[in-house]
Amino acid sequence: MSNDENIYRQILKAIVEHQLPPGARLPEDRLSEAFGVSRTGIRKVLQRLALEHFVVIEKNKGAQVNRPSKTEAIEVLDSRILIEPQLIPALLTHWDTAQSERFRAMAIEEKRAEENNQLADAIQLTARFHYELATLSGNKVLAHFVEQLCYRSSLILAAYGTRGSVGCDCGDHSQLLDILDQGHSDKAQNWMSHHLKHIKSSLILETKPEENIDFQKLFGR
Amino acid sequence: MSNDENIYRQILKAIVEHQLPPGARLPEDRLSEAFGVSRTGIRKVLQRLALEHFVVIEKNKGAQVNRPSKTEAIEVLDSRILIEPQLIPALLTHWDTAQSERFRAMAIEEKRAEENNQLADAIQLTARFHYELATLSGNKVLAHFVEQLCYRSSLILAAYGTRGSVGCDCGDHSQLLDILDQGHSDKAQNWMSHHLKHIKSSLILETKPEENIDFQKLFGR
DNA sequence: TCTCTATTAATCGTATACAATTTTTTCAGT
DNA sequence: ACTGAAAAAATTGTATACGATTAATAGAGA
Repeated sequence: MSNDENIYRQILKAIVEHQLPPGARLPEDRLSEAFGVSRTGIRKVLQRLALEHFVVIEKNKGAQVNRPSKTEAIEVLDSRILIEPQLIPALLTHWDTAQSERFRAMAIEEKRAEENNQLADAIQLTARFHYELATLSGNKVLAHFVEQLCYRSSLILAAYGTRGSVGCDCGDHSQLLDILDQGHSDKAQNWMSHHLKHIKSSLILETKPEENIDFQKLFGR
Repeated sequence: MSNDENIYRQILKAIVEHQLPPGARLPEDRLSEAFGVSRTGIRKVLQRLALEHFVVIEKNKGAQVNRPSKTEAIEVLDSRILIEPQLIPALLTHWDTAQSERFRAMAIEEKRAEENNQLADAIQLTARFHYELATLSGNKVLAHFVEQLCYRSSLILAAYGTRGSVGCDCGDHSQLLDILDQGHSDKAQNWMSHHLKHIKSSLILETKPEENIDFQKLFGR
């Protein structure tokens, strides 16, 4: 793996897992020292992260971890609702026991993280479950897009999520795997659609006007 | 508009319109001289174009215009088939006479370019028609993705397109506008789906094994 | 003590420098 | 002529330099 890619993944991981929370500044000097490369290399990955909406770069102010807006949150979730269920039919053509077992293992790991209240881990694993499913559809272009949406969702969940965002009344991911094992395409699509809509509706997105003041920005950090 | 953005758009335009054909090299020195900025700035936009799949950067070899593979072509078109028809319902909620007239004008311009055999212009305008429709859906995240898919389609059409790729047996874009004016959501979705599938099937994507040698690469340029 | 302003420090944007690599050219040998 | 190796030129990767902008600090005045 190239050095750039390595740095990119480490920073992205830190962002998605909230070691770097939304709003955190990412000074180039600090990063370049930490990773032992010049600012040139750091700037390259920061610009990439910015294009992918994980950080925001303001002219002369540098990069900071993106604090997704409510409309961004809605649009990302709506995108997933539109795309992911539709990937199920293609996914099923590649479904076999080996895949099933692979995803079972992931679902178990997820559940464990959830029960141990390791929220960051649970969110990460959920994201991974979804985009690995997307990858299995065979369309790399769409899978890549879904992957980014899932990572962005991690940021969104951390900002607007509630307890209910992770645990879902439709059960956990292993339930989807049961349906996939049975080969019920329509049922799986419905499950996925319902699951994502549930996550979306569990977000805290409504605020009264007077609550709209961004105290975080005024006093925070 | 920032200077970077300006340079980005000019190069992208040149690529999509095939002033810079697939495979063309993009030496940083030449570009930096042409745009009157240092290589630093040029590298920034080349890296962006690479992330968006318009150019390919090979280590120590620099950037060249992407020559989309057949599987890439299929995946991009399949992505559009999956997404664009689904945007119609949301699109219709923003549809009014002003929008209708705007798109009518675009369709007419398109038709004219087509009739005058200005293929590059026609392809460009087709892309724009599609992604402006996507924008009207209101979901900026999806619209941006569709925009990139449309531009990538321009590259794909230029590489694998036939005469039939532009002219379509389902008539031209103005026909879709008629359906939208009538507010027939399902009908519009079907039209869009059929339209994109037609474009996909018009591409020349099958080659016999012995034709698979890349003569372009062996002797071309 | 608080606020406002001036100074200092931190940070960024862009150009440039130079080594490493690739590409092109040259030219001897067949 | 054609091939292949050596030399020259072109090109890229990365670090560094420095002016410009922003953020942090300190200190005077209310």
